[in-house]
This record gives sequence, structure tokens and C-alpha cells, in this order.
Amino acid sequence: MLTISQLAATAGVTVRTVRHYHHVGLLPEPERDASGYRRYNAQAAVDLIRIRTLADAGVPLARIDALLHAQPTEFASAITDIDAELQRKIDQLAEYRSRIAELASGERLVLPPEVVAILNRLRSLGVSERRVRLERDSWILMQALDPHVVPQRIRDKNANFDDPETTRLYLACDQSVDWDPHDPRLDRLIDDMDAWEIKHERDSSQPGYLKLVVSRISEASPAWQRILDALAHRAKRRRTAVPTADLRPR
Amino acid sequence: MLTISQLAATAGVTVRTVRHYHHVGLLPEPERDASGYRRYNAQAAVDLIRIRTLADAGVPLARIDALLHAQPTEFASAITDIDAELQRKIDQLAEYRSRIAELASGERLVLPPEVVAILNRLRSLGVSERRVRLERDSWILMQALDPHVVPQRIRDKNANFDDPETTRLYLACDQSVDWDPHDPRLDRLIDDMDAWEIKHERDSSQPGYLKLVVSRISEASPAWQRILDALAHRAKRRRTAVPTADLRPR
DNA sequence: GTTGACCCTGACCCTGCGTCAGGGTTGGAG
DNA sequence: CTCCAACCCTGACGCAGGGTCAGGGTCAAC
Repeated sequence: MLTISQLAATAGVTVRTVRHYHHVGLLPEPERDASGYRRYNAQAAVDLIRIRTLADAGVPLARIDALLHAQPTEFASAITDIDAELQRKIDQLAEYRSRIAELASGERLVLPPEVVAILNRLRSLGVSERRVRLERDSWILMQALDPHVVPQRIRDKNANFDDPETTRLYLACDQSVDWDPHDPRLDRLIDDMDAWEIKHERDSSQPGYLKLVVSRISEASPAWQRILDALAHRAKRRRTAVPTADLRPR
Repeated sequence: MLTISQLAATAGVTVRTVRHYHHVGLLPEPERDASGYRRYNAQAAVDLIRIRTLADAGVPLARIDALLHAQPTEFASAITDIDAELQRKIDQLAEYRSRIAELASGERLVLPPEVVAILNRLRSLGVSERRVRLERDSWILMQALDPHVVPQRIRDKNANFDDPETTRLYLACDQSVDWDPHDPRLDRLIDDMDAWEIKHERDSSQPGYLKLVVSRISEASPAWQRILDALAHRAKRRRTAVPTADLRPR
């Protein structure tokens, strides 16, 4: 009764799709007429529509085959699964939708909100975008390589920027980006930063995973390179010159 | 800084996926270390996450490539398109979800509700499931081959079953399925049905597309075969025996 | 110095069709 | 009667977006 294109049309698929289903054995090959054309009956239409309903719901063709020959109970439970899976996909898509909405506005996607807040705090303090981006990169690497330290660093950073002296130093450092490495203001800045490190019991030897960020900072500006070198030099001198001073209190 | 598996982990993809993106030129190949391993910086993580965000949203990789190098305005309008497309997909899935819910209960999917109502009316009259299925098949073929006659047929059928005599005949016919073709009750049934056809100005020569349904009815039961043959024979005799009777009134 | 977890390239495999090539049929118009 | 469009057939390759070997080199830690 029905030709292949008529059958396909009733199910809203292409002729190629019907032939594909024959090929994979999902839909039985019908009788042929005198010239070798396939001729379909109404049952084929019913079968095809059932197949498409499942396929549209995302069921792989191989599983549809099994499903159509399953007991009603199995079938019903499979339908329940498929329905749940569909709902999951819908939720997924809704989430992706909200994520692409954030694509326009940069780092929200890749960093936790607290870190985004810190970066915005830097911006509102007047820190250059170049420096903010270096800061962002260091957070990303930290998250990739040493995620468990992130919460502590968030607290530390926020505490730092609650302290006016630290903030002043950070900003001064940022503004020095284009200074000549021999600018005398750099000497004062280096003294101040060294004092800050002593006061906060830090030294500028970085945990390994930040070395590359540091080297990118150096590359970005000769002035910064001089600051980092000088601080590293002084820190090293302190460690080797008075070793006993560090040990005596214990 | 990052190895390929670390990079992949930060974006929640497999190593193979990252390499695939290199292969298609979507993510630039990074520097290699001394032993030929790829080494990634934070920017690569940002890029990869952006790529995945778009890919998850269903954007083909080829288009992502173009998108990432687009102007902000184009980018923004593309995002709007993608978002709309996502919403469309979500709606689609919701529709598929309601459709698979109907899969359990047979013909709802493949026939308009009015026809389903007719089939249920047959069932409630006590018509056998076998006959109902033949009826259903004929509706499916009608819809596939001659869809514009469906509404009229729906009205006709309903009118038929509002008439007790027609209903009685239909039921009697249904019950005769397993009778012997020589059962004397068949003769009375044939007489009654012939009279019905004359009264309703119908003859049993079917529109071409129902011939196969008719032949399947015949195959289903020798008794039915006899009924159909007898009716066709009488109808033919009427058409040839009194041709002038048909023409005179004009 | 060996074990296990990584890294490299290259290659084939998978789904669910689209599409092209190279034919044969059918049905209606001219 | 011929011609044309619109069907039908089989067979084959192509595509995205990776999965999954195979066959080999590295690294780190014990």
C-alpha cells in the first residue's frame, strides 16, 4: 500500500532513515512489488512512529530494538528510566543556558565567586587590567594544581587588602610597571616590601606551581623583574646569614 | 605548568578531547617540554573552558572556532541565537517527554484523538480487538494516503454508530468471524447488509487505497471473505442490470 | 631498578544518518 | 509514442565528536 516515501512522511523522517532502520534490522523489510519497490502496510507506520518516538527521546537504536521486543513490565520500567534521563537532559541544558549567559563576562565561568570578588576588588582599587590578569592566571593555576589551598588563600588575600599598608604597597608595585629599573623610587619600594615580608613572616620563595606566573610577571616588566630579584636576594641572605637566629627559640 | 591531563581535568574533559581540539585547530598547540610533553598556561585553561561552554550548549566545533575570533558585537548576537536554540531544544525535549509517556497506551501517538475515540467506542460496544486493529489500520492508511477525507469519515463513522441498526449489523458481522462460510446465519447477514448499502446509497467498491485492508479482512476470516464476495457480486449486478434506472432521473 | 601513572603519535571504530553515483520505474503532458 | 519529472533501487563514502587500542617513551617514588 504505502511506498517508502509515503511511509517516511507519515512518521516525519527521511527515506534514508527508513532504509537505515531496515539495514540495522530495527524495522523488518517489507514485501516488494513487481519492480522491486518496498510496499508497506499500516503496521509498519505504527512501528516506525514508535521507533521515532523512542529515538527522539534519545534512546540509541540498538536499545530500541531490544525494547520493542521486551515484556510490558520491562518496557514500562525502561520508559520510566528514559523519562528520567530526558528530565536530566532538560536540566542540563537549562544549566548550560545559564552558563553561556555568563560567557560575555569573563572569569565568572572559570573561578569561584569569592575569587571573582577579589579580582573586582583589585579593579576597584585601581589596579591595572594587566596585573589583574596575571593575578587571575595565578588563581587558575592554583585551582588546577593545588585546589585545597584556595580557601585559605582567599582569606589571606582579603585580609591583605583590609590592611591599608599592604594595599598601598600592592598599588605602588602595580604603578611601577613602566618605571625604569634604575628609578630611585624602586629602591624605596623594595625596602618597604622587604620590611613587609619580614613583618608578615613570608619570604618570596614561591610554592613551585607559581614559579611560572612569577616568571611571566618578570617578563611583563623590567621594573618588576628588578623588584623580584632584589627581594629574592635579600630573603636568601637572611636565611644563610643568621641560621641560628631561626633555630634558637625552639 | 599544566600537563595535558591536568588541563583536561580543570575543564572536565578527557585528554583525548584536548588533543582533538588541537587536531582541528580549535585550541592552539602549546610549547613542549624537554621530553616532548605539552605544557599549558592558565590562558589555555580559560580558552578550553570557553570552548566547552559553547560545545556543551550544542555549538558545532567549527562554529566555535569562528566565534572565538569574532567581534564582541557578533559574539553577543551569536550568544543570543545559541540561547534561543537551547530553549527550543529544551521545549522539544519536554514535548518528546510527554510523547513517550503516551507510548504505553497504543494508538494515541499515531492517530488524531477523534479517531482514537471512535476506536474506543468500538471497544465499548464489544467489538473484538482483532476487528478494532483492522479498523485502526485502515485509518492509518487513509491518513497517509488521503488525509483530507479523514474529517468527513470521522463524521460519517460517528453518525453510523449513532444508528442502532448499523451498530447491530457491525457487531453481527464482527461476531461472524469464526463462523463456517456455509453457516445459514451468514445468508441473512448478507441480505441485511446489502439492504443497508442500498438504503445508504453506498456500494462496496472501495476507494483504491482501502483494497489492501479489505484483502486483509478477507484473509482474516473465511466467513468475512464470503460476505465481501457476495456483497461485491450483488453490487456489480445492480450496476450492470439496470443502467437506465440510474440515468433516467437526470 | 622496578613499578605504576603519565605522556606521545597513529590508526581504526562508533552512531545516525546525509549525500553522491549510477542505475531502473512510473505516470502524466505534449 | 516519446519525454520528463519524480519516484525507486543498491552501494559506497563522509561527517562530528570523540573512544579505544597499539606501540612506545618518561617520571617519580619507593
